[in-house]
Amino acid sequence: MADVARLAQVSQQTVSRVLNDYAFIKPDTRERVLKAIANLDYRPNMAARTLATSRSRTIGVVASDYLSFGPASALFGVEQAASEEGYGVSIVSLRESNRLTIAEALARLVGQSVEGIVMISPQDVSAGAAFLSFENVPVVTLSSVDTGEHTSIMYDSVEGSRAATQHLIDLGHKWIAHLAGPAGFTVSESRVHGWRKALGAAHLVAPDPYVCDWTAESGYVVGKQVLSDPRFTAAYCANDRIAQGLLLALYEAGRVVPRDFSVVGFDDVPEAAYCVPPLTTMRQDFTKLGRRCIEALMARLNGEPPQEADPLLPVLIQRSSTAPAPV
Amino acid sequence: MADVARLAQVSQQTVSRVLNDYAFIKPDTRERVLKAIANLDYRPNMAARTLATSRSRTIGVVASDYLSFGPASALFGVEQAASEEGYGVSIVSLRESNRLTIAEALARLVGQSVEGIVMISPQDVSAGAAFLSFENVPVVTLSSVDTGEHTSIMYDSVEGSRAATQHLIDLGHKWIAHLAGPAGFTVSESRVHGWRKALGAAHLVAPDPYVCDWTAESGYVVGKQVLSDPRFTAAYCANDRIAQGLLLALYEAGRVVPRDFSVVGFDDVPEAAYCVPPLTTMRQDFTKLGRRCIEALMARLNGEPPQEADPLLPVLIQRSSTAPAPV
DNA sequence: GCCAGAATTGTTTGCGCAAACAATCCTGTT
DNA sequence: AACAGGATTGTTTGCGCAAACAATTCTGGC
Repeated sequence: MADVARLAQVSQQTVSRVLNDYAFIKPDTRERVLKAIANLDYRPNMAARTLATSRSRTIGVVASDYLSFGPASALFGVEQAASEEGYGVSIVSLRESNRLTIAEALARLVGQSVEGIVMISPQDVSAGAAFLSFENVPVVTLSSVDTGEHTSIMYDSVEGSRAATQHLIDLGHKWIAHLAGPAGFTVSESRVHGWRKALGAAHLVAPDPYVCDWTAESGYVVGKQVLSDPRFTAAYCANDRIAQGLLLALYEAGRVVPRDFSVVGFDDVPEAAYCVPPLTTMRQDFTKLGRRCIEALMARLNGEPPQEADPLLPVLIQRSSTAPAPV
Repeated sequence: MADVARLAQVSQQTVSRVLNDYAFIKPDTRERVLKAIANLDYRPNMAARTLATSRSRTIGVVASDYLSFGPASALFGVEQAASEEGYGVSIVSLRESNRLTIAEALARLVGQSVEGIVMISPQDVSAGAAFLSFENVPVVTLSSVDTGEHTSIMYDSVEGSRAATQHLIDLGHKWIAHLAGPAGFTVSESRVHGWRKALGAAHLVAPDPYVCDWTAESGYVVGKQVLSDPRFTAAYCANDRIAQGLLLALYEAGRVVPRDFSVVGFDDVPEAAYCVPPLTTMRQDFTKLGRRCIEALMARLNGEPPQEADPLLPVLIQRSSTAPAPV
């Protein structure tokens, strides 16, 4: 920077001002400085800037152990939005999620003096650990747990779930199984809740949900149990991967979808449209979700208090895995 | 840090030494310092450390526009390995990949004074742009382009592709289509090459490959064209998502897999095992790939010259989408 | 032509840390 | 008992930048 100043025949501080878009610089001077910068291929040193301003212009992301489509897309959205705001993104991933690992991850990010943190780790424990929220670093989570301590960005799982189930009810299904997400995720509970809500409103019986773990494998294994109960003519799955596993179980059992059995998923991952048969599902835009996280974080960085964002609504995408109930 | 020093009754430099595991510290002193650190909940300021040492202990990652399973897993592996080496990870994503956006992304990372860069963007143009390799920051790429300027980590696509095709040949298939990846990816070419190689060795005709774009959609659309040629009894797809699209096209055409038609994919994404029917494919471990990137980067940071790593070999995973050719 | 106030540039200082050098304190040895 | 050489700690300095304050130059209005 000193070299640039010398070449442009100004003080080092003026160079700094040009770099920071200070308003009162003579156009002539600015140009000289810019030319000098270009000539010397000068690049400002972020570390020094951070040290001097105590603003790192970096936000941290905690990613869960498995970067599936949703989290990965959210990460993408976070990075895009952050970079538009002039922020860099530092990422820490979790092998497993418990209070200790999460606290450690947060500590590492705070150690890098990030200005804010986004947790793309949907486990409840993440939201809990976010309480640890160090040193006034605001935390935004994708989890649906509302603690008041940090902002939470999410889709409305209860309503999405209700709508998915209602779609099956509208098709005349009376016995609708739910292949649920695992314990430890509020979103699992929300989806169970929405399913029960729709069933209750239609005066249908809500059997015990079948608990899966978000994977296609669990959807397949648990799906076989579901199919052993002949009363079910439809199932609503907590995500598309579970649904895909169920589709395979149905195929192997010789049950034709949607003639004999209807399936609804959740998320609308890119593969959903190319399942056999293409999957009816509730679409969520994870990239937008990631962007919202940054919006919320920016608001917090501007001193606004944590506030509830209106949840987004998943959209029903009808494909050919659902049809009227067999008579 | 000064506060810690005062509380522990030592100089600030001694605190610094404790923090940096300097060898000659009296155990007693070290303990006093550590206690003071704990009491004050002191956290070192990375920016200051970076400024003083001109080592950021950060590596940068350039991620391509779509974080599908492979890149996401690789990112995960990179982060894990980097954190084990005591490095943080900064990420920049690309909306689209061309020389300009890539140069920009690299510049942003260099601006954050990362010590090394991993490009998880498989386009050829990435490898090309890596030439821009600023200021002695070593670059490692996942692309298979070998430039000598930077290290490239990859699976052996040619051999994997050959093995996949050979599997179909062994099953007695004579007309084997290839649903290829798009132009601009060396890996696309490698897979075409391996497919041709196997076909040539078996004295079979290699028709023109059908070009897709890695998506299930393209596999579906292009798949219909493939199926319009009745000679084909099998297809080798450049990735699992293309294969999944093809499976849907086969289903809709009433062709039963694997009785009428065999399909092989590439990657072994988690969904592959739960396609209808489960997909035979070539498994790659992307997480390991990511780890290798960091290994290579660490070697470079230790002053070793860029060197060719021996490529990893994808493993054939046989499932039920392949069977002997119909007679 | 003179002045208030704005525009423009310069000077000094400190952010938090580790490198370089210096000083002191040990230990076993002769 | 005096000393070499290692062990242990302290002091000074600068990394590259922006904040705070100071100085100078310009502008329009009278």
